[in-house]
Amino acid sequence: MIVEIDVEAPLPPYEQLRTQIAALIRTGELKEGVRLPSIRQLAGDLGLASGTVARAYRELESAGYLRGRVGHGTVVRAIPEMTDKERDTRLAEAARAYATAVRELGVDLDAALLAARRQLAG
Amino acid sequence: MIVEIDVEAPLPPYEQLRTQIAALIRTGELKEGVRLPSIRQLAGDLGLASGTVARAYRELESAGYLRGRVGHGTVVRAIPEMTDKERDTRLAEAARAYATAVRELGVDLDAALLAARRQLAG
DNA sequence: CTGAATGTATCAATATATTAATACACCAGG
DNA sequence: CCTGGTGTATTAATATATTGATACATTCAG
Repeated sequence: MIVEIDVEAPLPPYEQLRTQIAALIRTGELKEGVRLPSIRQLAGDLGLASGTVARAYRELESAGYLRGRVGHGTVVRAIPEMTDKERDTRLAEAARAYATAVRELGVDLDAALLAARRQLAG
Repeated sequence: MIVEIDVEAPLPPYEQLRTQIAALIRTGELKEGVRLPSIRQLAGDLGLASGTVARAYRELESAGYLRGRVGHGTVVRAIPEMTDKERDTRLAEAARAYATAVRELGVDLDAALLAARRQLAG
């Protein structure tokens, strides 16, 4: 599994890990049923404490991405379902944050949409 | 001046204050030359400590929105100039953050752009 | 049955962010 | 001159987030 942790980054390691694993599952690079490295294994590889990796796994399990069982290890589940309502809510939140940043920069609508399109495409 | 501080919000008070004042200046509700309430005055009104308001003012001064002088008070400056390069960089950053959130939600391009347009328009 | 490997849970330690308090230096007005 | 109001700077206190360490319970392999 390809994950990179940058301890200098503004995001804490457990959050970087969570995001990256979620992305790997979303994109299909990690398919349902695949077993992830054990907590201690991954912690050792990345130079993190077990608790840090455990936290990332735990949150991913709460979100439905993973399923961990004692003795078995941690396995990828199907990409979690999300109600339309929840997705809309979270999308609106993200869009609102983007809009706030755009306004503070004094960028006009078209430029803002173009920038978003570029990032979404790439 | 109309500002609202919600101590329950995830953003700390000094950041809420900074953002709101910046927005007021951006939108022209606070024009160049207008004198803001004194630090102690505003802190008293909002129920915050002087240091908290001072921090918001200080950061706004660094960004070029305000100009504070001892004895005079704090006054609105012109909307700060920003190089095209810097604006592009920060816009790209914001767009990238939005794109990351969108991908994690599994939303397609058109829906994401529509959501952004809605928030930017409103 | 035994042991090693697994995820889980809990707590202490640390770092960071944020706030609050205090003292300081400066300016305007009377 | 001097008093009250101003922003500035520094420091301590607090809260929060994050990590690290440890003990625990379960599972599988042999």
